Amino acid sequence: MSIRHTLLGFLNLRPRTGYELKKLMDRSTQAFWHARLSQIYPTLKVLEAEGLIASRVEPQVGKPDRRVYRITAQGRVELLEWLAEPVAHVEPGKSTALLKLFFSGFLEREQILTHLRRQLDAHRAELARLRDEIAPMVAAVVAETGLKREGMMWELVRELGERCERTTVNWLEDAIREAERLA
Amino acid sequence: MSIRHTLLGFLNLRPRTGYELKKLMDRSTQAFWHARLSQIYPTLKVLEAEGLIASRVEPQVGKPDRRVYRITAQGRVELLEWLAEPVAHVEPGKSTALLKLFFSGFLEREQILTHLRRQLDAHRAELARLRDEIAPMVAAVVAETGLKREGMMWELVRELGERCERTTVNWLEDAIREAERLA
DNA sequence: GGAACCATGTAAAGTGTTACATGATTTT
DNA sequence: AAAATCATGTAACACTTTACATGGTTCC
Repeated sequence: MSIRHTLLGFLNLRPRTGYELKKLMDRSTQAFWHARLSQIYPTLKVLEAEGLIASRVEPQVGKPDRRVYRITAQGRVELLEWLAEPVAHVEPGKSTALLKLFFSGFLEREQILTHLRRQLDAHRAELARLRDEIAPMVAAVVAETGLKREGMMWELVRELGERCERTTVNWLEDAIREAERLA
Repeated sequence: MSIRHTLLGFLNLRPRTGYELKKLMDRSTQAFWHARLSQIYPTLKVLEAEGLIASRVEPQVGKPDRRVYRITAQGRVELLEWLAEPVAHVEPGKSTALLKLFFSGFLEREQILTHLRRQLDAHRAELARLRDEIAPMVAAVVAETGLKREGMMWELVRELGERCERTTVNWLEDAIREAERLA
C-alpha cells in the first residue's frame, strides 16, 4: 500500500519522472522501501487517475521523451493523512538469510560457517554502502536544495541503518566464533 | 517463496498441524518470517500434492479433527537444496514507520516527536517480548526435545533480534533528543 | 454471557516480481 | 564491440492479505 505514498512523498519535494523516482529510491529508501519500474509506472498512472498527481510530457532530443509528474493539492492531503496515521507496532520483516540459519541446526558445521561468512561479507558491504554512498548523497541533496529539515530526517534514517548494520556485523562475528567451536 | 520452506523446516523437526505451525511461527520466526493461517493451509495442500509432505487426519473428542502433516524424504531433499542456496546480498526490507519518518521533514516538530515516541514504546515492547517470551520459549523447546544444535541456532537468531531492537531503542532515544531541539 | 482457543478452510482483492518489448546514446 | 544509461511501458504470474464461513469448548 505504501508505494503510492513513497511516490507522493518524493513528488511533494519536487516534480520528477518515474525513472528518476526509481533511481532516488535506490539511493535513499532502498533499505526500508524499494520497488521496480514495472510497479512504479502503473502506480503513477493510478495516482494520476485518482487526481493525486498530474503529469506533462517533456520532449527531449537524443533521448526518449519524459513524463514529469507533480503532486496536486489533493495528493498533499492524502500524504498528510497517511503521515498522521500512527504506526503502533513493530512491523515484522522477512529475511531468507535468518530463516535459513534458523533451520540449519541439523547441517554440518562447515555449511553453517559458509552461510555466516557469506552474510558477514554482505553486511560489511552494506555498511560501506551506507557510509560511502548514501551519506554523501544525503549531504549533496541537502546542499543542492537547501531542504534542511528533510535532510535531517534522511540522515536520521540513514544513521539507524548504519547502526543496525554494525550491530549485525558484530553479531555475525560472534556467531562465527561460536559456530567454530561446534563439533 | 519461503513460506513453503518455513513449513518444511518445522516439519523436519516433527509432525504438526497447520494450526500448530502458525502458533510456532508466531513465537519463533515472527520477526523475520510470518504468515496467516489462510496462507498456511493452502500451502500445506500444495506441498502435499507435490509429495514433499504427507498427512493423516486424527479424530479428536470435544475438539475439531486435526490434520497432522509430516515431511517426506523428497521434502527433506527440497529443504536441503534450499538451505544450500547462498543468500549473497542483504535483502531489503519494508518499514512503513521509517518511510513516514523519512518524509516527515515538512511536518511540525510535535507530530514528528509523537511518531518517534510511539515507535520507542513499540520497540521497547518488542525488546521485552524477545527477552521475556521468546527466550524462555527457546529454552523450553530445547529442554523438551533435546534438540541442542537447533536450540543454538534459534537462540542465535533471537540474540540478533534483541541486539537490533536495543540498537533501535537507543537510536530512537537519540532521535527524540535531536528532534526536541528543533524550532 | 462474552471472549478467546481449537481447528479447518475458501474466495476475492491487493501487492509485487519476472519476463517481454523498444530503441537511441554514452561509456568502457 | 559490448555494456550501461536513459526512458517508457504491458502481461502474466506469484505471493500475501482481508473477508467470509463454521462450530464446539474453555476461561473470565
